[in-house]
Amino acid sequence: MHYDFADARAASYCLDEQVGFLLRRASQRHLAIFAQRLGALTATQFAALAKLCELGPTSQNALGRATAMDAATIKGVADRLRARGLVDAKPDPDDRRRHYLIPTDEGRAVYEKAASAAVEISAETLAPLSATERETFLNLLTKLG
Amino acid sequence: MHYDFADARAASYCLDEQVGFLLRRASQRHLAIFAQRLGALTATQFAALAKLCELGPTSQNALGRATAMDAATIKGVADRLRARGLVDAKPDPDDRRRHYLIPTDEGRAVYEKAASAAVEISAETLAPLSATERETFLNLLTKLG
DNA sequence: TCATTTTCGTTAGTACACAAACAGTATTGA
DNA sequence: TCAATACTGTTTGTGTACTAACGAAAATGA
Repeated sequence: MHYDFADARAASYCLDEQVGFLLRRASQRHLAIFAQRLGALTATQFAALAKLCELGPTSQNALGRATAMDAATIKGVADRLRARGLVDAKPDPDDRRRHYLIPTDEGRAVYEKAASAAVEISAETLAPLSATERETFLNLLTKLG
Repeated sequence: MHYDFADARAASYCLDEQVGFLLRRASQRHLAIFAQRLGALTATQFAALAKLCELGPTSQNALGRATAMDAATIKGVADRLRARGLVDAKPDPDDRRRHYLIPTDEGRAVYEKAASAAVEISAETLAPLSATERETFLNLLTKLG
């Protein structure tokens, strides 16, 4: 694929208008809102816990794929969730390499309590947009995944 | 501020539809495109170098503010750019705490060469959208900064 | 059956990103 | 003038995120 723009070679490269920069800034703001409202769990940890509660027993790598984290990343996240007692690991009888991750009772309780806060966090992140704009934005953002 | 949603407490929290998750996925894809096209520099390093070339001599913290990086982050980025000989540091005669960052000749050359690639990277990131959608998306994304 | 390939989890290394604390310097306001 | 305040750069610690490599185990195909 080749992208030909009339001003591609011009000296006027404006960082503040580039997608990458804007995505980084929007993520920063979202994570700040998340940390302020839900100090106990990071956004990534909550994502893994939420997916695990939704899916039920899941292998570590499979949970990583479901939450868009690679094997190395999900390992660290799962380790920290296990260290907090929110997630348990049980060996898979069918595959000796694998062990299932399972939310503990406390993990489920934390998730249930945090879920409504998470919805508010999403709303606050999108607060600068009108209802119509929100829908449009999420629709377009989904296409960039 | 309080956000009241009819389904805020419902059990149906869908991770894959949350802004934060979508932002993370879009950033991941963008960074993958960036690394593939511009392996020599990270997106963050390029952002700092580009801003520095645009602004001219700038203190480290000021460059951090201009690129949305906190003091600890910009320090590491500046260190790595200096280690590569793309950026120089000179003491500020008016303020003994401060030293100016300045792009080297090589730094400017690298920036000039990378700038057109960076524009293509932005275009490829936005490729799933039509021209109209791109404009709308960037407009809305800017509001979330 | 047996070799190739894939998958699972793990480790090491690099690079952002933020919080918290620090000393040194500059600015301010009384 | 002098004390309070703010800003400079720095370090430490934690947490994401990716690459590359690894051994063990499983699935595949000839």
